[in-house]
Amino acid sequence: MNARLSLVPATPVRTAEPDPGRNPLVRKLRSLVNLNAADVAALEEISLPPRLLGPRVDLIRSEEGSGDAVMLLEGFACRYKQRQAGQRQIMAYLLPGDLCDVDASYLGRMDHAVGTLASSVVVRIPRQALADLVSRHPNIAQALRMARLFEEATTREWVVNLGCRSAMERMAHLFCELLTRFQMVGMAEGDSCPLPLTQADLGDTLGLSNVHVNRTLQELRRQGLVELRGKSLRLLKVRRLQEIGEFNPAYLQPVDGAKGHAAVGLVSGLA
Amino acid sequence: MNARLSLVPATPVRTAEPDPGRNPLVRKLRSLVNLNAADVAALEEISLPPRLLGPRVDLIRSEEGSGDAVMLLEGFACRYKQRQAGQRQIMAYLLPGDLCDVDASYLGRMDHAVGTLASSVVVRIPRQALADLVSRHPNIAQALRMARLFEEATTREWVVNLGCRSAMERMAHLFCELLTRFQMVGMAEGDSCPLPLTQADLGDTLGLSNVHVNRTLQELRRQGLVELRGKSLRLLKVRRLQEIGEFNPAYLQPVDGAKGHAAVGLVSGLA
DNA sequence: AACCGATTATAACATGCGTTAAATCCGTAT
DNA sequence: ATACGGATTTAACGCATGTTATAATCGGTT
Repeated sequence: MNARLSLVPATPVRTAEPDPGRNPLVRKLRSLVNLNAADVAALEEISLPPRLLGPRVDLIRSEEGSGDAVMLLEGFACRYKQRQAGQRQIMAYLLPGDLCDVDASYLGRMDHAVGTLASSVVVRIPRQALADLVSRHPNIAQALRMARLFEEATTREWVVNLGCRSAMERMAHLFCELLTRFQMVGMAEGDSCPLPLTQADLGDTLGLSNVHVNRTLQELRRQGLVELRGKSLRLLKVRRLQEIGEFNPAYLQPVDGAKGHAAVGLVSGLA
Repeated sequence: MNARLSLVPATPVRTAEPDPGRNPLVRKLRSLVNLNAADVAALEEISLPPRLLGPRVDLIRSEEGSGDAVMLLEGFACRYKQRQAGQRQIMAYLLPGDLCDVDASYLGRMDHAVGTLASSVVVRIPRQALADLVSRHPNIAQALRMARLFEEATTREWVVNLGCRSAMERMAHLFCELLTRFQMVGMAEGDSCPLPLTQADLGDTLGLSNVHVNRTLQELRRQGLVELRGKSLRLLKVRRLQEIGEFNPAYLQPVDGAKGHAAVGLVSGLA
C-alpha cells in the first residue's frame, strides 16, 4: 500500500530554489494576483521540511490539534467522507499548490477526512508563520482569500455536476476542470495533465459505480475525445468536452487577466 | 409570478426592537459564539431599511457592483445555477439570519445567482459598516468566520447527499438539516419548521424529478415520518429520519456547548 | 521470466429514477 | 360562488445507471 514510503526515507525536496516557478503555491497564487519579489521570497521560506506520503494515507487526522496548515507540494489528495455502509464520497481534489485549511478542525470534530489518492509530498506550514505572512504581505493575503473563494465556487460546481448532469457530462466537466487547474500550477503539458486515480476513485468523485465509470470512459475514448493511459489524461477535443460538460473556467480563475484590480474591494475582515 | 410584491409597496419592518431575540442574525451568531450587549446593539444598528421581495426574485444581480452584503430577515432564498437546457440546480439555502456574501462577485462575473424562493424581506448591509463592525467587535468577527466555515461544510454535505444517497435518504437528510437550521434562529416550533417550497424546488435541490420528489414524500408520509401541510414541515420521528439520512448536526453547529472556546485559534488573517 | 494482487474491461440482468400525461386539488382573484 | 392557474398526485412506460460476476490486463516484485 505505502510501498513507496520506504524508498525515500527523508529526501528533502528543494523548495527555495532561485528559479521562480518551481513552488506550486507560488505559481498558483501568481495566477490569482501579481506578487512582487518579496512576496515570492516569503512564500518560499515558510515551508517546513517536506514529507513523502504513500497513496491512501489520511493527512488531516494526524495534524489535528497542531492547527498548522498543510500544503500539497506534489501528488494528489482529496477531501472525502465515508458513509456507514462504506461508500466514499470525494468532495474536493487537492492538487499541488493547494492549502488544506485546518480551521475546520476547530469547529469541534472535523466533519470530513483529507487523504492522499496518489503518493504525495506535503509540507506543514506553522499557523504562526502563515499569520505573519498574511499580515506582512497584503498581496498574499489577497491571493489566499481569492483561492478560498474559488475553492468554494468549485464545490458549488460539483453540486451542479452531481445534481443535474449525466455520467458523460459529469466526466467531461471534471476532466476540463482538472486540466485547467493543472495549467494554473504549470503542471499541464498542452492538453495533457496527470491523473493518478483509479476508476473507483473517479466513481467516488462523480457519484457513479466503477462499472459505469468504465462504460463512460470507453465512450469518451470511442468518440476520440480523451486519451487516458497510465496516469496521464489527454483531452483530444477540449472544445467539444467543454460543450458536453458545459464547462466555463470562470469559477476557477479571475476573468481575462485583470488580476490586480479584480479583488481590491474584498471585505477583508469578513472573509 | 411576483404578485405579492405589489401588496406591500414599502412597509418598513421593525428591526431595532428592544426585545433581544427578534433579529435572526443576532440569534444565529449567538448560536455560534457568546455575544455581549455591545455586540448585539451594534448588530441591530447596521441594517438599512428592509425591502420586501416577492418569490422567485433574483437578489444578487441587482446589488451587483454595490459590494454591499445582503441579509435575509424573513423568507427563504437560495443560491442556484441554471443550465442551458433550463434545468436549475440549487446549491444552498439562505434562511433568515443568513448573509449573502458579495465577495464572489469581485472575482469577475458572478458564477451563480441568488434568488428568493418564497417572498422574503432583505436588508442591505453596507460594506463599510460591515468592515467597521468586524474590526470593532472581535466576537462578531469570530462568529462570521465560523458561520462561513459551517456554510462551507454544508455545501460539502450536499455533495455527499447528491453523490451517494438515495432519494429517501437525501430527503430525510435535507429535512433534518432544515429543522436544525431553523432551530438555530429560533424559528422552529418543536419538530416543525417553515418549508415554503414547491416540490419542484425540492427536486431542483435534491437532484430529483418532481414526480420522484412526490413519490418519496408520499412514502415518508406513509411511514409516519413527516407531515407536510401548507408551508409547514413537521418531523414526526426525528430520530428515525436522522438514521435514514445519516444526519449528524456537527457540521452546522459547535459541538456540545463550548461556543466560546471552540474557535479561538482560527487563523484570522487567512480566513 | 514468471508471478501476484490490483485494476480494467465486458457481459447479463435488475432497478431506481426520469419522462410523459392526465387527473385532482387548492389558493386566489373575479 | 365560480373560475382559473399553479401545485400535487397518480399511472404507465422507458432508460440510465447500479449490481453481480468473470475474464483480461497491467504494474510492480521476486
